[in-house]
This record gives sequence, structure tokens and C-alpha cells, in this order.
Amino acid sequence: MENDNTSRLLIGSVSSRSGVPIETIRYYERMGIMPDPDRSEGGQRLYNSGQLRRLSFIKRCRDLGFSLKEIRDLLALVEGGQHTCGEVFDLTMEHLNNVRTKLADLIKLEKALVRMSGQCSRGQVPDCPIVDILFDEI
Amino acid sequence: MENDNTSRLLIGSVSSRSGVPIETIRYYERMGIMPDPDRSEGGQRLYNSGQLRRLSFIKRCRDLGFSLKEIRDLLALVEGGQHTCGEVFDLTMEHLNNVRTKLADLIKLEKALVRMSGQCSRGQVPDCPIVDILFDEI
DNA sequence: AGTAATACCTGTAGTAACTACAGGTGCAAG
DNA sequence: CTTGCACCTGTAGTTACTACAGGTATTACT
Repeated sequence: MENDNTSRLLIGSVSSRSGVPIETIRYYERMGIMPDPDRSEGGQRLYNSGQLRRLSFIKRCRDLGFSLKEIRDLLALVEGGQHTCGEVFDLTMEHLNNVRTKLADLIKLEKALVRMSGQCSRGQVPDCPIVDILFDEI
Repeated sequence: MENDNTSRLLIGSVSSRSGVPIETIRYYERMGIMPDPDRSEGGQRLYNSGQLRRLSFIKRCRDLGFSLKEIRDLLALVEGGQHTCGEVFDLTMEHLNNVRTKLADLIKLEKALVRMSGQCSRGQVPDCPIVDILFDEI
């Protein structure tokens, strides 16, 4: 049973509270992005609320598309305690630019697919203009 | 020297004509998406124009974001000779849906980043609302 | 013929960020 | 005391390449 719900969480509990799969939490530990937690006598991981908070931070960043490397940089900045608002902003904007580049690529790609599929009569015939385009548009 | 420019191309030539790196061509061969080409007496790969055409098809599909598995399916359909326009259309639309899903995710993500960075004064202060949001918005 | 430069060869390991086992232990309830 | 679930370690697989290392083929030039 869990009594003190902030200070001796097992990995399963941390997993369900954060939404990060157990295997992924252990992976983050191996990668050094999560600290080695305390262990019970039997060797099971024991987390505290600060570690849960850190994991949730990582998850939110991942959901926003930050890479683990970017998250590592953000955390280093923040943990160092010397970070300024401007530095965090810069990292965020850099990431935003990456996202916008990907976005632009996907939009181009969507247009190309729509244009391509617009040529197609979706028929029972063995000739398809999509195939022709893919094979011949050099 | 290359005389007959369709029928005995070395891998470097095929690479520069298709825009696919040499290593990637060999990778496609290992993956079975490109056929094993003929070899010279010394063991160097010799390609013909049909194989170059196939490689260019693969490249265009990759540029459109199709996975190798999707391309394999498309090629199987087309090579089988029994494909209909409708089948090709269906594969294309399925892919288009994937692309649109990714697009929607990225748009959400971009909005979240813009909203977040809008809170930030980009200052020299050690407190940053971006960090606060990432850490505390549970 | 000899040699140097370039292009090619195989095979393996590394990349990002996980996910999926296999085979074994901890721990709480009935 | 045993059943069952949660946990443990360590390794391999995923996608689509990319990057070597160490060796051979081919071509050009002297």
C-alpha cells in the first residue's frame, strides 16, 4: 500500500502518474537523463516527488517534440540555477524553427500527394497516373 | 568511360543520376527493395536502365514520405502487373492520411510553443515562465 | 610495365528513442 | 506457503540509413 504518496514511489506508480512507460523510465536512467533513484532492500527503484516532477517535465518536452538532447540542454540550464529567461527562450525558438521546417516540408508533401491523387480516376483499369508520375516524372 | 549510358552503369553513376547515396543503394539491395544487380568480372555492381528507373521511383516515394514498407507494397502491386488504379489510389490515400495526422500534430505543437514563448520576456532574469510551464503545468 | 588515384567491395557498428522479450527476484494477500 | 503481480537485468529488435575499416578493381599516366 502507498501511504506517503510523494516520497517512496515504485516505478509503476511513477509510470502511471507521469504517463511514461516503465521501460522508457529505465531507458532514461541508462541515458543519464533521469538520476539513479534510491533502491529498496530488495533492489526495487524508489522515487521521490522531485524525480516524478523531473520525469513529467521530460514527458511534456517530448510531447512538444524536443529531442532528448534538447531536453538535456534545457535541464542543464535550469538545474545549473544560472539560467536566464533569454537562454531558455533561445532554446525554445530554435526548436520552434525546427518544428516549422518540418511543418513546411509536410505541407509541400501533402500538396504533392493531393495533386497526384487528383489525377487518378480510382478505377478498375490497370493503368494508374499515380504510378506513371512516380515512375516517370524525372 | 561510359558509352552506352543505359545498360552497364556502375553504382556511382546510378547514385549521381538518381540522387540516392551509394551506401543507401547497397542498403536497399540488402533490404530486398532493389534487385541484386549483375556484376563485372571484378565483382562490381552493374545496373541497367530499368534498375535506375526503379531506384528513382523509390527515391521519389521516399521524398513523398512513403516508408520502405509502403514502397515495397506499391512496387509489388505494380510489378505484379495486376494492379488497378483504385488499389494504387487507396495506398496513396492511406499515406496521405498518415501525413495529415502528422501535420495536425505538428500544428498543435507549433501553437503550444508559440503560446509558451509568448509568455517569456526574453530577459536576463533567472525566472522563466517557459520553465515554469514545463515544470508545473500538470 | 609500374604506379598512383579513384571507385568500388564486404562486413560491422553506430544513430534516435524507444520497445519487447527472456529468465529471474520481491513482495503482499489468501 | 504459494500464487500472482510487479519488479529486476541484460540483450536484441525497430526504421532508414550513415560511417567506418580494411581490402580490391579499374583507369590514367609515366
